[in-house]
Amino acid sequence: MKQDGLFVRLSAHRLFAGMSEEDFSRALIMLDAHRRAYARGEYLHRMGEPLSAFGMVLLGTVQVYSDDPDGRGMMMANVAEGGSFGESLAFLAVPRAPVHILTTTGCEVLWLRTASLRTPSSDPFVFLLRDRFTAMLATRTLEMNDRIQILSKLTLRDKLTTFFTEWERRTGSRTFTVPFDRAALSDYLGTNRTALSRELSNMQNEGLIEYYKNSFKLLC
Amino acid sequence: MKQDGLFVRLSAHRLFAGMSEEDFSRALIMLDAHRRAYARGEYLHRMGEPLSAFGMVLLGTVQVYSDDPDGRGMMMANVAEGGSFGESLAFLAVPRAPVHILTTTGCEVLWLRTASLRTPSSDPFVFLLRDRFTAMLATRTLEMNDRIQILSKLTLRDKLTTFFTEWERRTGSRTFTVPFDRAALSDYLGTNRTALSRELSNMQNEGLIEYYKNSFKLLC
DNA sequence: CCTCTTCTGTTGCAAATGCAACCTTTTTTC
DNA sequence: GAAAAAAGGTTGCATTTGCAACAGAAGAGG
Repeated sequence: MKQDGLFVRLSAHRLFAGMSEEDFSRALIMLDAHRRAYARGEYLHRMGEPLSAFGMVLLGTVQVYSDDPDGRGMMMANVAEGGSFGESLAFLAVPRAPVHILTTTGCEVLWLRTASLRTPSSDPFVFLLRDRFTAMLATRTLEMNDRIQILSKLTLRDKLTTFFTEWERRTGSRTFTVPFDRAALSDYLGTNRTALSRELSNMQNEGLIEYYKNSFKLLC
Repeated sequence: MKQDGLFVRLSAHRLFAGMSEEDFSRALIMLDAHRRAYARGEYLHRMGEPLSAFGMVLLGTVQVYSDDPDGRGMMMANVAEGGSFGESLAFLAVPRAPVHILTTTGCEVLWLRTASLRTPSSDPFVFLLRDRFTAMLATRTLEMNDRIQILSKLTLRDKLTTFFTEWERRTGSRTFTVPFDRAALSDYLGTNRTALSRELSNMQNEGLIEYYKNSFKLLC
């Protein structure tokens, strides 16, 4: 596999942080990395099939969706550049993944297999990789806690303020651009697109925020 | 530490499944296990402090709560007998845990430290334990996905049917008892206690379910 | 057995919001 | 650059549901 620029782009990722370029290459080999480009709207994975590897987004944005029995789609995760998805399903080798995964933009994805992480080995490097992977999962559960906190709020206004506060904390700025369009954001918040538009309008009229497209500025 | 009965009670847990009693004892030593009893309503952990170990509930039920900035408590997890909590916070050694943990009944908890899981070692047994622990985390993220699905539903009726369907799947029966009282259940579903009571009544009147206390029977 | 506490259910009301219908703006495609 | 498609906004209306207040039932402790 060509590794052009991969080291530069991924050396900050928590899975590879602090590795030398040699170790990084070694990690990619161990994880049987392969790289693939996808068009906008293309499926990376279909529900009901096993996920043989987890993905790391090199370019673009992918979304993890779960279909309700009644067909209403539900976004489980929105993964931007540098993010990853499917770690748990791949690690556990779940035979029928309960989600489908698709792109919202043109994308490039690095697929990584977890098989070598589960094979006993006394190699300290394997140990390191496994430790990093476990830490990734632990971090993921903390992130999901954040989402659960938002979804647990009873009013849309509360959801939005929690969401904004989180992004302020995450970006360290009161102005930020989120990787969601309105429909995706309403999914993420567990609400309705038009209700979301309405509430954003209200908040702008009340002087709490300003926004243009997906860029928001907190005025509070 | 006394291990009376622990092997019998925990040998089915995914962390220890399939281990001989000797290996089990060895695991407890490696994880620096210690056992402690708590009274109903007692705090196992207070928000803002580091969690030096994760817990496994031997007896009773504990709840993980997160306080809103505005003080409204929010239940993040309800952990019944055989369940565990705090794995991510302990593994990552988060300096100030964002939750508090308390009992809802008299409880007995087995505390387990993750330090040995992070220390490089070529011991195959360490490898096994780490693998189990990682699988625990992966399973946890899948469970949280289920909760997120429930919380993402727009109506209380939808939340309840999803919740019931999940318990039907989990227990394999259309009659089951959940470890939540009404207040806890309303927290879990992200709604209001009285609204929950109302909707349960409605569903019973419509002949969809029957219930007595925390036991539910699906009639659909 | 009695008291006190906790849990659960009911109801009226006001506020929130899902939904449908429709329009405007932006983006994509050819 | 025109046409088509996608995204975003607005509004009215009906439904949902959060909230408060209260009452009955069950449980705990003496």
